[in-house]
Amino acid sequence: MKRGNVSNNVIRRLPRYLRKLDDLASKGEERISSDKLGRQMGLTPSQIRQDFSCFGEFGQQGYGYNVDFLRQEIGQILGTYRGYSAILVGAGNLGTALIQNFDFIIEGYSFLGAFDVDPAVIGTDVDGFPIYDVKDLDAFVREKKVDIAILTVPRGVAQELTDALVEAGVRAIWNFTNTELEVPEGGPLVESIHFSDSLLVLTYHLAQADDEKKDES
Amino acid sequence: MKRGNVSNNVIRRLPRYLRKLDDLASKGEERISSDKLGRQMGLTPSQIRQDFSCFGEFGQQGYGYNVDFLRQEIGQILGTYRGYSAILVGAGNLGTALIQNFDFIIEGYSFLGAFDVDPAVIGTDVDGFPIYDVKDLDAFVREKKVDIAILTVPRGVAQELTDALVEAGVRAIWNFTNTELEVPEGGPLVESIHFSDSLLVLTYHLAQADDEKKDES
DNA sequence: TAGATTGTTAATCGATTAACAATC
DNA sequence: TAGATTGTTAATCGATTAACAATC
Repeated sequence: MKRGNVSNNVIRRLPRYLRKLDDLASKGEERISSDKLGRQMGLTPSQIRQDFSCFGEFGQQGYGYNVDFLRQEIGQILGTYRGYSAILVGAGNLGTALIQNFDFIIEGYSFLGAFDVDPAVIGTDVDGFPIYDVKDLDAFVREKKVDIAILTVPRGVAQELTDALVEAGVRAIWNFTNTELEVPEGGPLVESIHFSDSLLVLTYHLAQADDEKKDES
Repeated sequence: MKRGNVSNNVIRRLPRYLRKLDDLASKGEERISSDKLGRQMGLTPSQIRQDFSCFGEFGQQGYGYNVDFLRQEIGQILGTYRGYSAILVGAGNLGTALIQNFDFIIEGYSFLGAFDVDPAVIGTDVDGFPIYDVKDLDAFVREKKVDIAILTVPRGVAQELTDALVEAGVRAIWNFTNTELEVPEGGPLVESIHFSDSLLVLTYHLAQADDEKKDES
């Protein structure tokens, strides 16, 4: 697969394409042109063709793109179905919600279990996945060569747990702690979901709308 | 406050600035230059000064920026402390986790309660916030003029509830359903948190690293 | 075949970076 | 005052859009 140095903007659009294609497939659509896809997604046909061309040639002149084929290709690019292994660190409300909402098996990941400090939950399970003692985290990550750690601990201990995960050699951290984690050069990849950032962007637009209205009057 | 047409990129950086400034303030830092701030955040000093200059003049030559002042200004811009009202629709695991993790009062929002269909939870409360019957959603939103609806329902009913919220006149939807919601022209603002998009970006980078390693051998 | 639509090259637009006069 | 650092204008860089030959 071609994969020249692709810009971040392109990478962040790929999952959207995948979701849209899933949607089209579920509606029984067989083919789609960049023009139609663009109109449905609010992108220009040019941009769509440029984006895809970073990775190969998936279409056919005069026809467009085969939905199923394109879907598989983008799935490939994004690395779904590679069976990356994941654990969850911090089995609180949010962690539990994530386990229950994500069907990690269907999504093509191999979910190995959760870790926590609370003796009350250690030894129990969530949706059939075991909750281990965080004391065993280091040994577990090393032994199983865990790819992804989902970090859902309180902010106060986020960096501490990050350091432990770095030390144990995890490859990626999916960060829900609403803090900026520090990892050393060459350390794991970090992808963060900052809930509050998202809410503030929303509020920004509300505030702007209110200010504009006020200016008029 | 100046607020010329500001690019999306700038808007999405504002919450990061706010978080960083909170951090600096909590460490007792009094002043910061665009140069230092840039090094700490991985941005160029130029970009930082350009970003701020979209909204006004917050610094002082030869000194830099006063941390507390800048923090307040950016908070203003983002509309914190305007007391926007919010409700939660779908009091399942994720919804409950959000209520418990976000301190909506401290964050400057006025959180009014949650709505659900499940008779087992209707009438109970989460962290002291009431859970109402979703049947009363429309009347409640109209009467209280709710600003923000946090949507944490299963995907299957996401659009249906969105339609109801649009009808009731909500101003913004904070969408956790992992689907693309359709709202009419002039309808509410939608800001989505797509968990799976974020995870796929992570996986993309893992897959790329693996492919590169394979190419070498 | 004729029409549709791709992949790609060139043109445009916007965002980031650099430079510098103003000034604290 | 001299040094530091801003806010802003100009230059550069990259991303998006337009155009079009290739071809299914």
